[in-house]
Amino acid sequence: MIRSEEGLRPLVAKLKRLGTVTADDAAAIERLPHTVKTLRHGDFISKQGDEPAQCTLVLEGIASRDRVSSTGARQISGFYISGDLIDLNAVLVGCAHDNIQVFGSPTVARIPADAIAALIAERPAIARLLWIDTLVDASIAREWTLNLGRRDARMRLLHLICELALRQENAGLGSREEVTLPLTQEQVSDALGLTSVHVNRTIQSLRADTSLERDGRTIRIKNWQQLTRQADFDDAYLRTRRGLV
Amino acid sequence: MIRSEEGLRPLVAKLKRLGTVTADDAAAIERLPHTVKTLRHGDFISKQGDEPAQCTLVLEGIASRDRVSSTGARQISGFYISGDLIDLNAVLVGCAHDNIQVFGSPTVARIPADAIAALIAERPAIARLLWIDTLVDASIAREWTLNLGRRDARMRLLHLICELALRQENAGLGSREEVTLPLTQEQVSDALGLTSVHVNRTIQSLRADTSLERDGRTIRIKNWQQLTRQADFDDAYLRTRRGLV
DNA sequence: CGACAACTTGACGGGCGTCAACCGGAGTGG
DNA sequence: CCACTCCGGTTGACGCCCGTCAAGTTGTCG
Repeated sequence: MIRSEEGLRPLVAKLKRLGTVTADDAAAIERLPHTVKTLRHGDFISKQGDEPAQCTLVLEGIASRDRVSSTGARQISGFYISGDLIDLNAVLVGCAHDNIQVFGSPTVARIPADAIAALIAERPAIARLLWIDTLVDASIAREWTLNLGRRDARMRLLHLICELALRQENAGLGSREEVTLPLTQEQVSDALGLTSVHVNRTIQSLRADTSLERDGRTIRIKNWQQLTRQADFDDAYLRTRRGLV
Repeated sequence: MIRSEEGLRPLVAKLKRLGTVTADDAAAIERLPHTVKTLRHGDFISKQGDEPAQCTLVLEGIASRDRVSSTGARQISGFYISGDLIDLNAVLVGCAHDNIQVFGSPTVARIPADAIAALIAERPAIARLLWIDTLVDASIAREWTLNLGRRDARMRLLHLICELALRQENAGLGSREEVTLPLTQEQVSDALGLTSVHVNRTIQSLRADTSLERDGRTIRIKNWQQLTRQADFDDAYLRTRRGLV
């Protein structure tokens, strides 16, 4: 599943899922200056308050976005996988409000912010698709709000599994039937607004569940329909119908 | 505080807070076709699954964005006040994933989506500022995940008060020292991921609080510094430094 | 084989939910 | 001018989900 030789193609693939990308625009994206890098578990891509001069595109593996409360509790507010472009804030706002941390040993591409700024300025069609991408990202954050505010531990966990399974499939990383998450239970708990102790107990309670199987850190989903029903998962917030243009 | 004669000026004012708006661009915005309307408490601007043909700009009053879980529990994921443009999704994605409901009797302007699409296509500077606005909106949603996931009822409530007080002040609706919310305790509870019973008790526990006073639905903030400390409120997620251009 | 991180388990407590009753003010209609 | 209604706020009793604390256990990597 190593695909670092693909350059920035995962970004093109993602934008194609959001709308039409001309061959010319695709070439312009792939031509962006960038450096490919393999990070180590726990590395930070950027930290709250940074003013990063570059954006980061996840090529393989997983990254998370989090904030920390005054009491020191961490809340993860989203995960990023292959094709996801992080820190567009760097281009438009110039300041990061979250920590971006990676898990496992992902490979990423770093792209100078001004190169992206130039791309946006010259190619409105790409700008539009990147904008749509940020809208989807916001939609995910709102779904997490619902997850944290109104669902119990079991549903939160199942919902997260559904989201990541489907996003991985959409990103061309295999089928939704099998997900492997390089996340510790503590990181899962930070995403779900729970403690790691309670996540552990919730995971164990899923043994009796007939819609999925767990084998270490890979989850085999045996009954997608049943799982989404249990998780109150409706994929509408992830997909987007094609725009008007 | 009635200002419906101002047309779309609140939107111009907001974009000016995010960056530079030329007089020409400002005029183009104010020239957008629109109809001003006063809504009634509880009206829906749009509902989940709609494909609205127009965007809505809040001129005065307040609107909320929510989703509903399979168990029927509502979670509000954000509030919108004067100057906030809702349903940009209609322009870019074509589909709403949330309900937008109003409280009190706000006045809004409805703008045809294709007029906004044309504006975006012709005026990249405005597009850029609207894009930044959606990034701030996303940042707020992420702050809410931290609020729901990692703060207790008291802090959640104080944090919401801080956010709305500051946003009202930023929007030119008076000082942060005094906020009037046309929200019932049930609506507050839907925003905080709590029950209205518990919100009621939490509000009462604030009587002993020295940093604010309550008089019906208006809150007088006597000590902003102290309040923000108690609420773990850092306004960075609301403001944005000017972009690079 | 020692060190360290992640996972597991148990006991206990508290914050918040649930259920249910009651209060109080604003509107409405006779 | 007074009943009636209704919505929102208030209060109490009770219980559960989940947090906290603390002690293992497992696994992995040197």
